[in-house]
Amino acid sequence: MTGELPSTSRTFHVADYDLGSTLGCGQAFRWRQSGNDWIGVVGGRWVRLREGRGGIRAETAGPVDDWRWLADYLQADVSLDRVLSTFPDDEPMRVAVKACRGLRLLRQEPWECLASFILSSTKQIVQIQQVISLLCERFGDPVAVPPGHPPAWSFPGPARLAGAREAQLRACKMGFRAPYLLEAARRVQSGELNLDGLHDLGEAELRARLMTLHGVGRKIADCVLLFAYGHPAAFPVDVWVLRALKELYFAGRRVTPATLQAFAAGHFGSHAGYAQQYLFHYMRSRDRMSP
DNA sequence: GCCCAGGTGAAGC
DNA sequence: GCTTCACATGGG
Repeated sequence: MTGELPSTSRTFHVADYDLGSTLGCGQAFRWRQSGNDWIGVVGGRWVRLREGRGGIRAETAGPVDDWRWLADYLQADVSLDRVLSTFPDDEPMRVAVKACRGLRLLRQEPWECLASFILSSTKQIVQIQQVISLLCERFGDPVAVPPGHPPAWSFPGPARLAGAREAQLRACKMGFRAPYLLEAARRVQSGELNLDGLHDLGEAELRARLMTLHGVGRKIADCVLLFAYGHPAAFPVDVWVLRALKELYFAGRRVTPATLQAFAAGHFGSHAGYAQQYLFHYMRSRDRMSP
């Protein structure tokens, strides 16, 4: 890897990688589509992605000599076939996989992921995107963009947000979530909750640590476990997944959240989180197609 | 106007 | 224990 010439573009040779469903499925909130391109900010860098023959072509605004940060974010080394082979062999999963084959899970930076999902509760994905866009514009740092492109900002770190006033955060239209985000930023900034030091914790212990934050319950914690820390069995249950499980596996019966979590833990295998994301995306896309 | 959105915490039985 | 409700804000 060392010794390569710095470049502003790189192709990641991946198969079965659908950028649209991966970047638009509601696991990350900072990507916007422009024709065949997807433009976002990863690790403080402006990035443009496009599907091409042989893989995904990435461009940055300035030269890069080590692309591991982006390969890691995209999880370019993951074999989708291997993941899909762990799914249960049942009709709902076959249908869900068929609906969005090529959907991948990203590996996001923990603070951005945690903060984003604190802002996600009872909001639609488009609104979460709007709030986060405002937050970055007002509190993030400008990042370099290629000539002629609209400005872009980094995701504000905990130190920056810890110094904000609650009213300034509310002005980003996050409503009652503002004090939750502020408290999280302060506890991370103070070192009381060191997000970088949690990678070695087991699933249950990490979940418990995250849930000590106000505004972070089981669902949001599971999103962070899955999307930032790479715990493959974390299984976030939101309204869509609740609907999916009830309809597809419980014949519409009433079930408690605990029952669903227990079922999910036993039924969906070692990559239950991946299965969850396929169910989530399938339910949402199906809903959009039929009025 | 009404209901819902990648929920959570607190109050009420 | 479990059920109900408030919480901001915007879209359908």
